[in-house]
Amino acid sequence: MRDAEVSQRLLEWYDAAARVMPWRVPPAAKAAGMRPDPYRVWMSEVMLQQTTVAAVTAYFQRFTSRWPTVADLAAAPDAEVMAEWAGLGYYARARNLLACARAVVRHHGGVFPDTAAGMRALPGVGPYTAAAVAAICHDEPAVVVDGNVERVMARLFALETPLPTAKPELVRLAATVTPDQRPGDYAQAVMDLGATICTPRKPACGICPLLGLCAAQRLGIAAELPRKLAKPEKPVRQGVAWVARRGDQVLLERRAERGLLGGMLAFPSDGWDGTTHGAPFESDWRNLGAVKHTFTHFHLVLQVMLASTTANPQRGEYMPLNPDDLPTLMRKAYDLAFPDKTPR
DNA sequence: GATACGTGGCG
DNA sequence: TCGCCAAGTAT
Repeated sequence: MRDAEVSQRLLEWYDAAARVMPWRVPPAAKAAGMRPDPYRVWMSEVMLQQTTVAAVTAYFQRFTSRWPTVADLAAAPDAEVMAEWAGLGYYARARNLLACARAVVRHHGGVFPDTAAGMRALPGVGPYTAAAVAAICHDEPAVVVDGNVERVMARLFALETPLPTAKPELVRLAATVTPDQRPGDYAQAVMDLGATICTPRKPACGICPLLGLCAAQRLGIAAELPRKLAKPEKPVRQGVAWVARRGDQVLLERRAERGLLGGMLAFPSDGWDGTTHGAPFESDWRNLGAVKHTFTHFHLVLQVMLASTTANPQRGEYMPLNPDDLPTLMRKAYDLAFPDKTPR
C-alpha cells in the first residue's frame, strides 16, 4: 500500500461528504479564507472526549452562546460552569475546562498556544486533544489518535495485537499515513470515517473509501478488529440518597472536587462512594424505592429517602434547585422524589 | 501501567 | 435486559 493513497482517498471522501458540525469550518469555507476558532475547536474536542457528537452538540451550542470567548468562560463562576455541564459526564473535564480557560487568559494573553506542545501543557489537554487542535486550527501535521483512529488503523493494517497493548504500534502506523498537506482535514476525515463507516460493529466496508487498501477487509476480519482484552466485571454497589424539601428549597451539597461526580451539586448520600455519614437529620424518612445507574466501573442501586418533616441539617444546605443542574444519577433521584415536577 | 472517571444509545 | 462502546486525561 502506498501511504499517500490512504490520506488522498480520505480527503476526497471528506470533501465530498463532510458532516456539518457547529465547531467545524467546511473545506469550502476554509478555501475562502475562514479559519477554525481555537476556542471553539478546543471546547468541542474536550466535550467529545469519550462522548458522541449527538450528545455534545446541544452542550456546545449552550456553552458558546453563553460564553462566546475564552475570556468570557474564564470569568464565569465555577458553579455556573458545572451546572451547564450537568448531564454530560466525566465532570473533571468541566473543572479542567475552566482551569484551562483561566490559564490561557492569565498566562497566554487570552490566545491559545499554536502548537501541539504548547496545548499539551494546559489542564485537561492530553496527547489527543493537543494534536487535534494543532492540526485542525494550525495544520500542524500532528498525529491525531483517538478511538476511531485506533480502530481504522488496526483494520487498515490488520493488526491482531489486542488493545491496549497495541496502542503504541497503532500510533506508529497512524504516523505513517498522516499527510503534511491538510493534516487538520485529514484528522477529521479519519475520525468521521470511524464514526460513520468504519464503525465498531458491522462496518460498512462496501462504501468505504479505503476499500481495496484495507488488509482486514481483504481478510474478512474487519468487524473483529481491533481485538481487546476482556474487561473486569462491574460490581454492584448499594447506596442511599436523602431528599429533603423546605418550601421551594431542597437540601443539597457540593461534592468534593476529586472523585465521583466531583464538584457537582448533589443530594446528601451515603454508602456508594466510600462515605457513610448517615441521614442529614433525624426524621421519619420514607423509602421511595431505588434508582439504578451505571458508572464506568460499577453498577449502583441507590435508595431514595424522602423526609416528611425538615430540620436543621448536619450536612448540605437548603437552596432553590433547577434539576437540569444535577448530574444524571441525582436527576434520577429527583425524578423519583418529585414525579409531578418531571416533564413528560 | 493500572485505575478512576459518566452517560446514552445500540444490538 | 445488558454488555459494549464513544473525538481521553489525570494520577
